[in-house]
Amino acid sequence: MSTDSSEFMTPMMRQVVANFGEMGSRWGINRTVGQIYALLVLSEAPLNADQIGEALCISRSNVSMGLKELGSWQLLTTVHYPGDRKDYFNAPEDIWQIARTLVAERRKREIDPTLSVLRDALMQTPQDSRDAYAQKRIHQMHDLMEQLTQVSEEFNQLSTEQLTRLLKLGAGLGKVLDFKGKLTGKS
Amino acid sequence: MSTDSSEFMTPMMRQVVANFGEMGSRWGINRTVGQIYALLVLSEAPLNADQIGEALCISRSNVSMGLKELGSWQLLTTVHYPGDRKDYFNAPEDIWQIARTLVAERRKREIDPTLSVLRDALMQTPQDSRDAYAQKRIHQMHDLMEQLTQVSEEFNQLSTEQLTRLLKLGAGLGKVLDFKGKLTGKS
DNA sequence: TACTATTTTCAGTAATTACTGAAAGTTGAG
DNA sequence: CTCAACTTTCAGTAATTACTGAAAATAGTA
Repeated sequence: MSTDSSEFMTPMMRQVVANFGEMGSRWGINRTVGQIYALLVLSEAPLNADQIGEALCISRSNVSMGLKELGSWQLLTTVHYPGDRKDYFNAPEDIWQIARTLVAERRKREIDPTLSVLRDALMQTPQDSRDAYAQKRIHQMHDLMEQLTQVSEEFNQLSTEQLTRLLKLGAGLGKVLDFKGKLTGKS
Repeated sequence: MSTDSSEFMTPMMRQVVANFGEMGSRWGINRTVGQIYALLVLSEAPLNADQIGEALCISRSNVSMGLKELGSWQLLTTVHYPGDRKDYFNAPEDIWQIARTLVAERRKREIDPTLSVLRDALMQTPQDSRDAYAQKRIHQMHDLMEQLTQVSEEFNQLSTEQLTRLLKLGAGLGKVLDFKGKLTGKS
């Protein structure tokens, strides 16, 4: 048993892992979970729970909870080695696939329920002028969220190759838009 | 002084405000700040800090901190009424402008610093094979984030009208992409 | 079947984050 | 300048969230 954790992380990895922990916590993901995932993304070989705990200096049970969370987000792959009963984890190779999964899960968990609350509010009969105005705003928010949702669905259906191409358009997006608007002649 | 807070919120508003508080906390924004902002979005008339506190049953100082936070995100407008020294707050009328501001601020605060950490790591000379692999992954993450950043910049430069048009394309995004790919003949 | 390696759960505790009231700060009017 | 109206700050406290170790559960092996 080694007392340091340099067996699994180089200084460079450490910096990036720390940053992703920080970043996660700003986006409502607990720090440890962010660090575990960064570690798995950066490690070529799959790691088992003990190795993750040692690398990040966290308890075995904390690792277990973190992995459970990441698993529920569909962000892990697991492998097994003959003669070793431990589970070994890593992140998918395709980084864009990871992004797609994240977008899809967050939508399912956070956007969809909110859309449902907004729709409920829109079904109600306004009781007074405050409700009337509120409904106007709720309608705007609902449309905004639904449209962004549709775009994210599109996004998630593009292949990684298509996506790369789309994003390379870069500064041309506005132009493509104008062009397409004229082309179809719609609205 | 009224003991209930129904002066500023109808039951319908209450539901939506509560939901945005919840939602905020899942995205790393404190519940109260989310609620304050939802209240301001749904209220036609600008509200002062006392009114906000009464509506949400929170202390005056908590309102002050929440407004400070929202102000730092550029999400508020303020007005004053003659003979009244209080500040009155509300949210911009254009809901898409609010979304643009949110995207721009989050990028500035959270994405850009991470990109900078990733770039630092890429500048370093890999110490061993783990570093070599880690750099490969860091490179992928860097490119992904930079490309998404560019798209968000594009997004933020479109007018609300253009944006609406773009999002109405809906299921046509993939097709526009293929078309444009052939049109320009590039890459 | 019993045995052991491994993972998960969970009650208690630690750490973090949010909130409050009191005090200090700011600003405009007279 | 002084006063009053209003806002902000901040130290202390409350509430929430994260983490741990021990115990329970699970699953492979013989």
